Amino acid sequence: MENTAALWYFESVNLFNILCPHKVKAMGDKHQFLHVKRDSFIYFPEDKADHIYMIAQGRVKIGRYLEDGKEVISSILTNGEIFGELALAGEDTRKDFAQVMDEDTMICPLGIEDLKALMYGNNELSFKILKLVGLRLMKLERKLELLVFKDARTRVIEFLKDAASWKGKKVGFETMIQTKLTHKDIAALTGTSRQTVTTILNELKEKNLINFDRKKILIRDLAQLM
Amino acid sequence: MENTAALWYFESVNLFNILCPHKVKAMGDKHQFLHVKRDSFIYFPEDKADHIYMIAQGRVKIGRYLEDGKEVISSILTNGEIFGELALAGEDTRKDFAQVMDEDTMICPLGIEDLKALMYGNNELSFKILKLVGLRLMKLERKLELLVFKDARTRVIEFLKDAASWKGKKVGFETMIQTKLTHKDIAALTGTSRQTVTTILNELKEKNLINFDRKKILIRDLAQLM
DNA sequence: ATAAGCTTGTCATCTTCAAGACAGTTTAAT
DNA sequence: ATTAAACTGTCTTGAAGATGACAAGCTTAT
Repeated sequence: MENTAALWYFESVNLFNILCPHKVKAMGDKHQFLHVKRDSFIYFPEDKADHIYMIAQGRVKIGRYLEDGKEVISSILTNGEIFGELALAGEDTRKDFAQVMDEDTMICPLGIEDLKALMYGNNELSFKILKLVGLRLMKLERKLELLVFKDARTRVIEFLKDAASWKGKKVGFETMIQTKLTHKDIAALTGTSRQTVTTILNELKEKNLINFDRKKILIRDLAQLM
Repeated sequence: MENTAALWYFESVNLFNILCPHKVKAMGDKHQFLHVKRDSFIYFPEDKADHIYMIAQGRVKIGRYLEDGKEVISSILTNGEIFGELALAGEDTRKDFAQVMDEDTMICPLGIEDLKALMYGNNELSFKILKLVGLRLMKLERKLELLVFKDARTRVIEFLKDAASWKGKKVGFETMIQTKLTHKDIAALTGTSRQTVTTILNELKEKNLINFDRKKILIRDLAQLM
């Protein structure tokens, strides 16, 4: 399980290296970095899906809004990761939004047509992209199982484990997750309510399985956490 | 919404035509049709993922088992549809199972290596496969939203609409869904309990929005159903 | 420095559904 | 044709968790 996340992470970095316009001479002058302000959107639902994006720096939130206005976060991506890849797989208009979370975020956009042209002469790239989409599919399948069939507590714990294996820094047995996610964010990621997240997190703190404040979450012992 | 399902359906048929060994000379003698008995499994979780499969005839159920033994059906596929495609996108061992539902089901297996070789020289095919995986991803995203944020009634109704747009035969305003799915199957597809499905279906029958027996479901008016 | 606006912590309440039980019905198997 | 197995219909109970309310704690902008 934790492997999935890690694997996924490395995969995308890998792709970034292949794709970064700096290294693809073919794209030459088309190369650009977008500097995007915090909270601004890269794309909205219904926008034309004609680019994919790589994150050079910062965090981007991918999600959607339900009819009742509630926000659902499907993932939060950082340096080296890629989003908007469905444009390549036949999505014509966006179904989700991409919103920048940090100041000083830098995004590297790639036109679909350019990319398709690149893929045309480059089987390795084509397979990487297929793999990328495939991995997203597998991750989503796992998430579905988690969200639909596990209780709120398990979902929050799985979220913590995921975040740990992906962003966490080990310090002995402890794992430190530097994060500015609010309980509301975690709720939107785990499909629960804000209050429930608060309660569960405090219950875990009570049991000394984790500790946290507004800036970070510290997991006492990943193996013990459940 | 209904479009998604329909689009998906046609896409796969399309791919089938490209891939059917009958038409791909390159695969020549490797061509074969498997005749599979009802209820037997094409693959299990943990099996090596080294083939993808096309359904020539019959129905195949894709799903997984939860720890508590409960079965979750992620989809039910029929003629012309493809499954096991994640093998191509980097899945090494299966996470789900594929089980044949009908007598006289015919499956057309394709080795991953053969297929990769085919893709190597065929950009159109590569894109189609990418599109296939991409569409699955989009479908799954929709399903996630449905399962996690909608109540049981909505989920069952959406299931009916999906089934209607995909397998239904129009007769005037009415749509007939010929299906041998039990309430338990529908429950496993919609992530709810068998009893709840029975109750909801009967409530809809009560309101004359649908009618059903063990062989079929008749939707009075798709547009009215909600 | 201070107010406005998020964020967190806790309650009490209310709704939705899962789960078990059991009778009646249909299907399949010998 | 008969019996077992699987499916359907209904009811009851219980638990999980959403939601709203409100107080207190932080952050940020001016």
